[in-house]
Amino acid sequence: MKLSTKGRYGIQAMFELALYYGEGPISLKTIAENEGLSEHYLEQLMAILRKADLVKSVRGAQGGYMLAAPPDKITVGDVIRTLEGSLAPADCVVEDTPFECSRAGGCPTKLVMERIRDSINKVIDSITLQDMVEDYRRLNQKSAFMYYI
Amino acid sequence: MKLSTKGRYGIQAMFELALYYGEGPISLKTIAENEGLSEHYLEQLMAILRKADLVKSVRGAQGGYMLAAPPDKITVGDVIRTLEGSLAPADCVVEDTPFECSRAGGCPTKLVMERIRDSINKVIDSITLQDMVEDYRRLNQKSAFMYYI
DNA sequence: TGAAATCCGGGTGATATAGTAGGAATTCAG
DNA sequence: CTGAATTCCTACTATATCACCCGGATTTCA
Repeated sequence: MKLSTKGRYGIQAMFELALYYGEGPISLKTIAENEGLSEHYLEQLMAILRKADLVKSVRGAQGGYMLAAPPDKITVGDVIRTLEGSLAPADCVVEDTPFECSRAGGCPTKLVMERIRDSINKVIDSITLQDMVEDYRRLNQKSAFMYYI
Repeated sequence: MKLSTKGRYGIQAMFELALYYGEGPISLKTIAENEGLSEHYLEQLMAILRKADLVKSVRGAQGGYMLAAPPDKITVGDVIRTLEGSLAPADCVVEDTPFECSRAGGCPTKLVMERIRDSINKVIDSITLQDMVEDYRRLNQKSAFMYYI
């Protein structure tokens, strides 16, 4: 039940873009260095996010990527689902195109899977990139304060 | 973020054992036929569940498996975690032995992962095998009723 | 005594993951 | 106007995991 690196790196990259929202395009080089990720691999993830209209790109020197909407309008769920597809724990409870098993009707395991799926969706849809930025500033503020003691 | 078949088949098998709890050992052949699973593969899963003291086995003819505790004392979480390990969506938030990344302290992505992990655990720890049996009987009763209309 | 089971270790083909490689196209700065 | 920076695009690949299967040893009941 691990998230693949697609989802995780995607969140990290989108968080970076949220941190610098409104300050022009940010290059993949910057993101990759800040988050310690492979630049080439990030490229592929950004292509997916761009096609899903979650980021905009600017080509050429001094180019880069920026969020396609304000950080409080993009949720972690938008990002993860774009990169990983449905977070349903089993094929029979994928939201739009479930793969029905033979006993789909009266299957108690399916009920379990639905409850897991729903709880994951509820969490990731409730967290925006803005929330992450605020968490980050709060965490950093706290550790800065610690140095004064 | 799919559950592997280990977790899913494990739940299905444990549900079967719960359904016949108190009626003596159930053979893998029966379980495999009822749930449409590979008998040989189930064998490996049951070995893991047996070592974790979730099931007891009886060898020889008329042997099989039975729950090691009443269905209301075994949760879906017990089964899934035994077969799949932690359900943490990233290594940095595995409960007992997290793999700390460099920025572990002030990482906003880690907070997201923790919230996903906790919501999954909350759901699976709240569902017992007994709950599944009751769901199953309710669902079956309903469809039997439907035929009368 | 033989059939029905569990137990056990190893093997295996297919698929997904997490990248790397190499270059084309675009755009800004000087 | 040239070169550096950067996105864009396609293809390739090593590794690991999954989801089993195989073959046989052992145990136990009828």
